[in-house]
Amino acid sequence: MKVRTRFAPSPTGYMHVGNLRSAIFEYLIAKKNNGDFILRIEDTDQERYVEGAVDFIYKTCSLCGLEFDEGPNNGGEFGPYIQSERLDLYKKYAHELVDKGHAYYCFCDEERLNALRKEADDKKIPFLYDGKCKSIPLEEAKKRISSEKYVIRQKMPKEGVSVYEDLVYGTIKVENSVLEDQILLKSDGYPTYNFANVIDDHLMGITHVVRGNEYLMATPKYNLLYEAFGWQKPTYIHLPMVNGEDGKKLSKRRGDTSFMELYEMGYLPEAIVNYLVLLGWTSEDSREIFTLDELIDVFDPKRIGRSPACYDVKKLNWINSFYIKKLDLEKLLEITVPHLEKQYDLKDKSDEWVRKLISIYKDHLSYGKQIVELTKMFFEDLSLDDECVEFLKQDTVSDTLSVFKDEISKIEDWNVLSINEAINNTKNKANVKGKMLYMPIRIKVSGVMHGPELADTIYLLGKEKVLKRLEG
RNA sequence: GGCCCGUUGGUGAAGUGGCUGAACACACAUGCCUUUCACGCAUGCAUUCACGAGUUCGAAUCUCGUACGGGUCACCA
Repeated sequence: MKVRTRFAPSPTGYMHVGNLRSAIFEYLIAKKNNGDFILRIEDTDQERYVEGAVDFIYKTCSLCGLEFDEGPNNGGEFGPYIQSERLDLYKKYAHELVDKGHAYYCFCDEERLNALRKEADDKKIPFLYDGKCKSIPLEEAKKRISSEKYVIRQKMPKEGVSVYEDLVYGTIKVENSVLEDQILLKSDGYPTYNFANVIDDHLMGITHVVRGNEYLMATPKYNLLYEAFGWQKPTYIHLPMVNGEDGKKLSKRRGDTSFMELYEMGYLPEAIVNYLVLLGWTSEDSREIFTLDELIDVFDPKRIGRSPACYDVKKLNWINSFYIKKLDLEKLLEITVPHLEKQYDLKDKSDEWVRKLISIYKDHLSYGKQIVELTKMFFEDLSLDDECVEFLKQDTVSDTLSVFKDEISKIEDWNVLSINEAINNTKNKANVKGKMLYMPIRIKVSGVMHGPELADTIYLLGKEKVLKRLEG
């Protein structure tokens, strides 16, 4: 049987890195087996729909190299791929389940449900629907549905234990008594997620269901549905949760977790994908840098871990800087220059100057937007931190600086070579070398203790600015 | 509260009974290189795997209990 996986987001107009991570795993499992990767839009909650969200999802996945074989924008024989366009299907299957005796019509209103909930709350026991409507004779219920509001609920076994195998978590057992007669079809005619999911996964031929482990406990309910219909159950692959650095679940409220936001900050999609796949998965030889194609080759879902993964910006930065170092200059310009232009006035700078600036920072960048902070010495006045101030208090500093200022002012042909010569002359005349030679100049001229090659920095600052700073 | 899952260094993690005197990576420290810092290279960094008991010739790995963390219990997905 051909392996088929699906990415099934709700169209909220936002792509969380956690969602993206699931999509990557789903994509890899499909492609590893020469299978299909499908996009299905889960918009059964009408309130959450955001205009343009589908295109946004396509765009994000496409940037990351995740191409869908089927989906709302590229068709396929199992469509439609948007749940709100499949409503009749869910209705049909829900009623079929009632006729088969695995579900029933329920007429309980919110008021009664709330009272029940409150009662359970007071007794400090978990709330479960009491199954009142289960006892209504089918004949009677069928008459009532034409005039009354109703939902369809799944009939759960009250005894015994449900057991299933998860590819990463192993054998999972859940007592049937905790399973609620969950709603399959809402009173507005829409299916619940739990129901639509099973119907679609089956109808679309999904063989591997990949999702977060928050569904670990709900899975027996899905299996019961598959059994009720007599359908073959899929392979389940539950992914460990992704926590933030504080150990709490990654939430949408944190700005740093949206893919687009990272992308706009100058993180490279390849690097983001590479980083995300490491969240909960490791390769056999502990290699960490992979292209998507390489991942397809080495990925093994059995190596997905069970303990929660931790979203670590430092590691992301490291991986991203690794990819940046391999970038050609044109690409690098693309992810840095727009940020520079937004922040600083580049009108009097030549293209050549900008290109040189970016290239000397290539090995120092974690992400594109960081260029703004790293290069602020070229555009703004300096402000020295305590460490710099302390350093400049040392004996030889003022002498070194005045000699260097002299040497700089003598330069007629302003280039890196002549600047290096000036530095060298300063070494001899002021009789200082190494750190005591370079550091005072670097601090005075650039305001920081770490940076790219000093002569390059000075060259780009320009003679005038350098002299002015040496004076102050 | 019931149920489910997890707990390895500063951080991310490998590891499912002996080849682990616990990999690898990030971070950090030191050294080399470069007439500085950085980059790069090299070296160092967990008497020990949440805690307690048990099984075993042998346990981070299996069992039980405790603690802590997270998840889940909707006409949300």
